[in-house]
Amino acid sequence: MSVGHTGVTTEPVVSCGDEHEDCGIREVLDRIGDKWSVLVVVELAQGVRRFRQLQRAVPGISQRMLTLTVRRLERDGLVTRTVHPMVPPQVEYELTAMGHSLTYLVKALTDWSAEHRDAIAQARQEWDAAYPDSGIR
Amino acid sequence: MSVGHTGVTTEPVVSCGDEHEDCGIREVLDRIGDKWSVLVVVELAQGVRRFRQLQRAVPGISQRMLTLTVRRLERDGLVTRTVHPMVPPQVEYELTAMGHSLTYLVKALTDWSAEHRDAIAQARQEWDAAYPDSGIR
DNA sequence: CTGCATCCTGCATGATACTG
DNA sequence: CAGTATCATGCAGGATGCAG
Repeated sequence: MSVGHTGVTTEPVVSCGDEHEDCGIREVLDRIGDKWSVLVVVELAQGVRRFRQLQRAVPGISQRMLTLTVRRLERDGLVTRTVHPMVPPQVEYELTAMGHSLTYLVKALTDWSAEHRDAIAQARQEWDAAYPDSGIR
Repeated sequence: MSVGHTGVTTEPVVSCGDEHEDCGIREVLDRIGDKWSVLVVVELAQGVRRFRQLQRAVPGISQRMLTLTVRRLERDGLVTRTVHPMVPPQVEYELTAMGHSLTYLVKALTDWSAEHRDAIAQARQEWDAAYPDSGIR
């Protein structure tokens, strides 16, 4: 598509070297990189959960954010939402097969975290000691 | 707390079952969950990079955000920053051992992404078709 | 109980200009 | 080239009230 002639003709060859610019990392990160999705998935990994159960299980999440989070997960095919027509209403959320596969990724995350948490904490302490007023956090 | 008598007395047994409320997932996510860190790490996985190199390799990132990102990575002990006193200035960034270990996690991310990207896209299409005006995105 | 609508705020990010 | 400083802003997320 008419790359031009400014010398910017060289392809970036960016990223992990197997795909386009960002591999598709952004896709996953935009999924699970938000504040609550992973925590909800983790809870659902235990089994079927109702709305209130989820909210209680994920301390700090607001009704609004829980609704948004499960809706997005549902939209992405990671979670199913089952409405039982009764009063009071009962809605159950459950991981799909794809949702379950995500839990393995989450496992990798927690493993890495557990493994390096101390080292990171120490690195930070040292950095903060070296540059007390850096403004970085 | 007075759980009541509605049958919801079962303990949540929250999370991944090995730690407190959020396992520590938040820690990693707060690291790599931001918009640029992972992309920078991916690029640095290729080898030593200078500031401008990084900026060119990560299309769309601003000078400001690149600075912030590498500073944070440095603070966390994931990246080293080496200043070569010369003119024009030359600063090199390189992954630490811990930084390299992160790339394996990133690999898991990209793998999962590649594997489920299509399914997610399809699920979304179907969902959007079913609920055109949901407002969810 | 489940969920949507509304309002409000802070923070992450972006744009731009300036410095060594 | 490699930053720092400043200002602007969009959107994620929190709080609250109402509805089925």
